[in-house]
Amino acid sequence: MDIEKVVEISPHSESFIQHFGEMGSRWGINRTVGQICALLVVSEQPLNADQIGEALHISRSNVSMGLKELQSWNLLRAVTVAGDRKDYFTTPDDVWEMARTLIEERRKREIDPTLSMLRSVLLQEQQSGDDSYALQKMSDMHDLIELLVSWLNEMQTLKSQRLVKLLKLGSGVNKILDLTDRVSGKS
Amino acid sequence: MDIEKVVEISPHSESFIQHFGEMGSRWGINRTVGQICALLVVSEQPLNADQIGEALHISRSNVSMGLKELQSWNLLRAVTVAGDRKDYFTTPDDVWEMARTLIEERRKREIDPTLSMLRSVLLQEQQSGDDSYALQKMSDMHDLIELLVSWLNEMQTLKSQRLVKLLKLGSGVNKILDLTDRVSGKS
DNA sequence: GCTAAATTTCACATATTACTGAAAATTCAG
DNA sequence: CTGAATTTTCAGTAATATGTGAAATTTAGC
Repeated sequence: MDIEKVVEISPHSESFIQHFGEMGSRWGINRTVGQICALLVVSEQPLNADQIGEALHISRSNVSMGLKELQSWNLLRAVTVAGDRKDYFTTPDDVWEMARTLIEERRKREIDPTLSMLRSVLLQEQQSGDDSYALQKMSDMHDLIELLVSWLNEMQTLKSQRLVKLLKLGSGVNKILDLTDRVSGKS
Repeated sequence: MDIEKVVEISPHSESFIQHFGEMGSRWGINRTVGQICALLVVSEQPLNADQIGEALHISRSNVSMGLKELQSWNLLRAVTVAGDRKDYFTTPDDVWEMARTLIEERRKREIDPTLSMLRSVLLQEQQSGDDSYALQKMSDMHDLIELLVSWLNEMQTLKSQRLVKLLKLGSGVNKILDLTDRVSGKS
């Protein structure tokens, strides 16, 4: 299989890929990684590294590094094609699965370390009472983050369909909360 | 008032500030901005720009730019001190208020632009049917993001206490969902 | 209005991050 | 095994982002 199939990108897909590149920095990934990811999302067929590089006009080595990065985000599926030694890649079909993975990975990178730091600071005996204000703030923040994280984890266990239903309910849940309040006699 | 009160930073606060600096890049802000924010959070008294610069060993101009950036995140409260022309700054007392603001601002910067892009791409007449796969993916993604955003917005309207209660309920909400399913006769 | 304190701006310097090509390492059919 | 195809690594370079001091601008008491 010497002749490489050239990847065609429609104008719509082009906008999509371009946008992911530009947003990359805001999302904590770089332009190239964002573009590779976007390309794989909108490509029906899995692509090999050469095709990706050609489509995005980036070097082969850059593709390699980008794929490695995406792999670390658990966003890649590798596919082997019969009679071809090259590796082919794609992203999960289900956008909800991707969103789930993305949220989990961002939690690991952006929230968990802070939670650890707060735990370790708060765990130390606070012999000096002179920074009690600061410690109180850290304690508040710790509780907030812990609550958010445990909630996120619980949501992660739900099936996509379930999650969608819950999200669609939105603040409708609030009414149910009203109900439980009234039953249990709280404010 | 010529004599500036030197800002004392406890070892605990030091760790906290340092951590926010290091995490800054992952959070889409830079080191300095992260440190300034952390410093203001753990400082009981509002601080002026000179005090901030001295405490963090950064130049006065860098403080100015950092404060401007924090302002754009709606995370600053300016305080005027009687008999002092300098501006004093602090962050909101309530960590929940800060979290709310942070989530809203990140949504504006990281999600809204993508939603707009997807809308505009999907809105264009799709004369060529050859990229129907890509368009379907973009449509899926659009619906997902729209659902997430509208849910986030609804959550933003809840009072902190309410929100905490809901988060604590966690997947307990799921049971309520079960109930509504059974009543309406769905799966 | 004038002036001195305070703040902001900005051109330049520094530091960090991203990209490339060449070389090394790995993989696999025969 | 061998060696060609494929992938990865990495040192050097290019591009971006961050930080600084000096100058310009704004502010507020007089």
